Amino acid sequence: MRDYLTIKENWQFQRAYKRGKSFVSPVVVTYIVKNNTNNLQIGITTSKKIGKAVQRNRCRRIIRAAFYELLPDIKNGYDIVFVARAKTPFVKSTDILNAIKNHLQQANVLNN
RNA sequence: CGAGUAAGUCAGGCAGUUGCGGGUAGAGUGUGAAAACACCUGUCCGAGGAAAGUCCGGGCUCCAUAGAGCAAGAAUAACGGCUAACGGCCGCCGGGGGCGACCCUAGGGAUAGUGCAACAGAAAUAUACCGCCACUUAUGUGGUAAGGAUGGAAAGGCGAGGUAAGAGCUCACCGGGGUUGGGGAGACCCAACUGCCAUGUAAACCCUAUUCGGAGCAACACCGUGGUAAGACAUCAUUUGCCUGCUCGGCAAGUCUUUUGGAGGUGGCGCUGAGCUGAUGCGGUAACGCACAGCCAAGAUAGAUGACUGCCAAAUACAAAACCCGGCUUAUAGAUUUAGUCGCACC
RNA sequence: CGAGGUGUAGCGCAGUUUGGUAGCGCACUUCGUUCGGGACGAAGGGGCCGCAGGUUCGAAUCCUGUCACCUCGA
Repeated sequence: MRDYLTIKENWQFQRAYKRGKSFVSPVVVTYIVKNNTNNLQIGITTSKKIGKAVQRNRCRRIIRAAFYELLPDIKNGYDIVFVARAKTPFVKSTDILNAIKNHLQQANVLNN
């Protein structure tokens, strides 16, 4: 497993929302921004609109599971923020995987 | 067979691939003076009956307090028990509902005082509108609560006697208060006597009895960067940082101790604890208690259980620990166990 | 973890303290006015007072529980 960092501070999320490129699908929204370091930083957002704790935890897990599939191919030097939507807790991780893969290919952050 | 009542149990399982958090072992690898940290390999464990809402009660920690009491405020309210404690639980009494199994019940005090009772009604705690009776007669005076009418409520209810007409005025039954006796641990129940002192509301103020010091793990304890203040030593050199990846060179910065301060981190934190399990034994109607046997079983810090495949008829409910316990309340697909009740049919 | 507030007509709000009639503005319907519309005038409809129990003769109001939303503090 490759190393990556998690985004914890609010200003990092705000920078991704304001300056990053956004890619939208019915199950997930992706924001990508360069961070001027050699690290890969990941953040997952699940708001109260999604549901209660069980639904929010499930969103985080299936987004993380889909992200682990793509982790070896992602270039360094980016902040990536995934935002769950209302339909996210009811779909499978393979749907998330297809959506995220499509987003990252559009942003040109995959190696191949 | 149908309907209904009460008390419980489970909360998908198995197999495979891959992945996450923690403990532990290693003679393994790397960094390091060491302690230790990271990785790797093996092995063990890894969300709930409500973890939820945060409505009560405690443990624990700090603050206050010699010890205790008063006032204020809040909570509770038949009686007996259980419990560390409780506003919880069990039993039981009274009241209410159901044909029944059974269910519901904030259930102290209205002769301590104050307040309120719209509309209707003659009159609402007080009364004579109609009516009835007596006396007197344009008329009025007195007696009367049986009847009419209003209302949630009109000076116990109903029947008989009695009376001028009436009235617990008298009597039987029912209801209530008081006294005496009996039963019960008690709430209370039963019987006899006594002739009725008088609406409701205290989830209105209030009175009585009992209980409560305050705050909360972001508590609290420890380590501690930069900065601040004081003292000692030094003003060369060394060291550190920058230009600059290296050497030369240049530039900049004093160091240590104590105090204050509190970015961040560690503990608190899962550890033997009001612990968990028991088709075990004893006591108790029960809640529960005692004994015995076995077990140690999540502990994260943006927050760990996911993904994919196959089989089981179906996998589809509500919902995720965050210092820890005991309750309460609310949400909940489906499956299943036990014990009563009523109705119909048959023997 | 702690503290507080709000749910009333399609929308925005009174009324709750001190229990008996549910009201105001905009919007809606009809009529009048105008050549027509707007404005104006007149009349009218629309409410289980968030939900469920209880106290009371009687509850939007009092009490208990519960649901949803909002705000604040550490």
